Amino acid sequence: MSKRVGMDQNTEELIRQSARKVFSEKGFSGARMQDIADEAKINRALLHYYFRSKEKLFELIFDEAVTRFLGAVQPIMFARIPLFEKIEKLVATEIDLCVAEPCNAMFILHEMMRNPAVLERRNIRKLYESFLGNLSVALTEEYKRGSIVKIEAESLFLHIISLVLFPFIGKAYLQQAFGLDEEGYWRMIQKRKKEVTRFVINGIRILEGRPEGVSSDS
Amino acid sequence: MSKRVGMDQNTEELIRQSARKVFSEKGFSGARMQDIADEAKINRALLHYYFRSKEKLFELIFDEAVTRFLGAVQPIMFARIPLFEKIEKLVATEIDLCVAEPCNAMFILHEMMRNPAVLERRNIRKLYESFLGNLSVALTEEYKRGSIVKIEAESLFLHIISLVLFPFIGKAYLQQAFGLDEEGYWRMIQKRKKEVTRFVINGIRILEGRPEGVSSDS
DNA sequence: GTTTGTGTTGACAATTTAGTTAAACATACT
DNA sequence: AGTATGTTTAACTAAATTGTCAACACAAAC
Repeated sequence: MSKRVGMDQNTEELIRQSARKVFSEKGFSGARMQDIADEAKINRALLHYYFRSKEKLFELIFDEAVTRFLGAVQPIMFARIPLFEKIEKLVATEIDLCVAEPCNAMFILHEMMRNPAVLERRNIRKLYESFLGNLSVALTEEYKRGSIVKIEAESLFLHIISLVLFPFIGKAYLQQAFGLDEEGYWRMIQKRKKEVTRFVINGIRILEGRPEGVSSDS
Repeated sequence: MSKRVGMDQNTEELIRQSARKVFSEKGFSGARMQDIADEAKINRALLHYYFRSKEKLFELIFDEAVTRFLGAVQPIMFARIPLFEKIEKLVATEIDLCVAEPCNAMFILHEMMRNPAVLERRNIRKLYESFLGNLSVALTEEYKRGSIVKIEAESLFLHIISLVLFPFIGKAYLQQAFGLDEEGYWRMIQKRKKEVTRFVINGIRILEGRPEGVSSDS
């Protein structure tokens, strides 16, 4: 029929992978079509044969990146499991995701800063409304049981993704500031799975029958 | 003598400001010399008259950005004040800094990811050694008094800058995910000064005479 | 008033880059 | 063998972008 013609396996996927690497490392403006072609070890003309233009290819890669990110988070945010377990899973899963593709977080956020409209067609808002509504229910539940302080779902979620994503976004900076080589950096990241989980839970939990730790008026 | 010749006031500073804005918003690759010239309402040739090339101008702006950032943090990290007060001041100061120049954090980190060598000549490592050594002393002190859990200076510092900087780096994403307009976003940021401070302190503090909240083996 | 030095400008050159096209070749399927 | 699709090579266009240069403007010095 149509597919399965070229000599080796799927070229389209090969290009996708190369584009993913180059775009996420250099950003849209910094990436050259030639870089992507080199990475895939093909020529530039073939890029345009498969994906009409740089913009089209970029949008595809960007969309994929967002999808993979949300796809990993979604099942956890919707799972009906205890709050602390949910936090732990969220932290571990997001860290694993970033370990697999270290530049993805920076890529998504930098491109969104460049042009916020790049994500507008996806109604991410609706999705996050579910995420946060869901989380909010769990939080009020735990609050009423007296096991955690009063905290908004938005705040907690933002705390978590800040703690998880920032070390990847600031990788180069942290390596120099903390004097870490590649191995030391990745060891720190792995350590952070437990560390962040503990830190977050400690930050919101109330120990047995005690009123919340710090005065909580705003 | 040499200065004070042109009709209106200092052009060099005007260019600096324009370059700062354009570079920090679009990054090195995304910024065009024409954009900077437009922003300053001058001719492109004049840019090259004052600053030889795009690279030279960029390095200057980048260095300025890092300097301003570290310059604000330094006095707090070296101040001999109680730990919790230091944390509060650090959070508030960094947030104020980011409010004044919202794209700076993203700018610095993105450019460092693009080319880590951009910061190598500055020995930022030495500075952070002082920062962290200093903080470490304060932490062991408080730990021995039984008021906080055992935590490494690197971990705490990373927690704090993650919580503070990420919301600025992820501004565009957060606005869409949380459904915030400009005003709502900035209100959230202001709220975070107290919120992050409380969250961090809560995350490391031990309430009167109690063993640490969560099992702390790694 | 002329000269001089610096700030400023417009036009120009050189390079880079995205994207196109045409021709040739390769390989799988019929 | 013949056809359709994938792939390479090469040249090319058009636009964008950095950097340079000679001329101009104008205030201060002579």
